[in-house]
Amino acid sequence: MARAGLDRNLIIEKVAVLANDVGLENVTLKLVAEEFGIQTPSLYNHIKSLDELKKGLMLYGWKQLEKELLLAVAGVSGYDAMRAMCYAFYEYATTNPGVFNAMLWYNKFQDEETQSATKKLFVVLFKVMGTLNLSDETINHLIRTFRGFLEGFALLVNNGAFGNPISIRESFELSVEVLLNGIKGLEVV
Amino acid sequence: MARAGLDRNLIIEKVAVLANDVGLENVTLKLVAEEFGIQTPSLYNHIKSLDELKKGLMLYGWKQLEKELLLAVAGVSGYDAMRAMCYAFYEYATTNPGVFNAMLWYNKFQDEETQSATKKLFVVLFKVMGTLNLSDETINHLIRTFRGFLEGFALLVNNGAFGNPISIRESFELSVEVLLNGIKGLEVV
DNA sequence: TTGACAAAACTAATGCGATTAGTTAAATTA
DNA sequence: TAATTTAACTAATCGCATTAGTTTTGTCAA
Repeated sequence: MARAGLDRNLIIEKVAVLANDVGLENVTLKLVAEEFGIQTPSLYNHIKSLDELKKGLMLYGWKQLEKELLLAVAGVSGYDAMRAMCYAFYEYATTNPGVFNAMLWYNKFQDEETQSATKKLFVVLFKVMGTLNLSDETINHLIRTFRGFLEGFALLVNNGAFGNPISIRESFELSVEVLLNGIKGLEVV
Repeated sequence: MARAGLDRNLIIEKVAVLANDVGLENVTLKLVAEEFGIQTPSLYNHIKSLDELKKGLMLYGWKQLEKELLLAVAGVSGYDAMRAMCYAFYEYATTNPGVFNAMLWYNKFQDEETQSATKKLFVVLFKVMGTLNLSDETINHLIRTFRGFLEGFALLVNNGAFGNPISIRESFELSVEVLLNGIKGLEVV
């Protein structure tokens, strides 16, 4: 009955690993508890429920991704920065499929916690796109364009939904160029 | 104990309605059985499992969507046809959130049944894009671009993930134009 | 240093939905 | 009309989440 030195954060980190490993839908409290060598109900000293835990995983993911994106745009601007962000997103989403899944699933626009978690992300996005010659409203629309494409594409990749044998990487790169190219037509100049 | 005159198809149609209504994750066999006024285990005379039932829903959805898309491109060609398909997809996905959810989640490229269900869809897509001046390989990449964007955008809409008050419809329309515009730069001419 | 209190394990028990087993009634068909 | 198949039913099991109530471990103040 020695204490495991647990902590909500440690649990979430473990869940992240498990989710990436066995898939988010296969993460059970039983499995998590086993990983820590404790009994399932003991987890309730640190979390409210499985669902709340997965929501925590979502926030954890967005925070991590935010860091990656910030790193990606450091020292770059304009279209290069956009491209860099897209690639960083793709990289994160496909190497962390379980976490990304949680990010998608619990991606409802709801409480303050969720909002504040993604707020910084939007600020950065806005800043990067601000260097292009676009109206604020257009930028807001385009952020949605990219969210849609990036999240959708990564979801398809992670699900193994692309049967065609041609390179997925190339598809992604071409897609990004198509989007960036398409934006150029919107610039006010 | 009068028979309900059930049938796998009837069940799937009911599940489609329920999924759109209460959300795919809240569709239980118990609920389905109640809707038909029978006991839960009786469903097993028609289905293998809940999971298999949801997979059936996925196929049902792709078949329906295929019909919608075919309808949408009738009599149109080129970029107009692309646009029409995008709009039809958006319309279907957002008015049938539960079914669309099943389509997304079970969208793995796996058995023959799944493949054959979406094969026609690809043929149409290919045909439509074939009227543009693009290489076959490019077309294959672009199909992925659109799948990514369309599925991702619809998912975000259905999840209520867009917090910004600006019009979602406008965002979608602008996004489609951006994509179509971006493609123009790829044409061989 | 020790005793009280809070935190974090534990065991036992409940509940709910999926699924299986075995039974019976309704349709169909020979 | 009897035999067979199909589709209900009831009873029972299983797994996992969650709750209740108990015990142990740490921590901290006297």
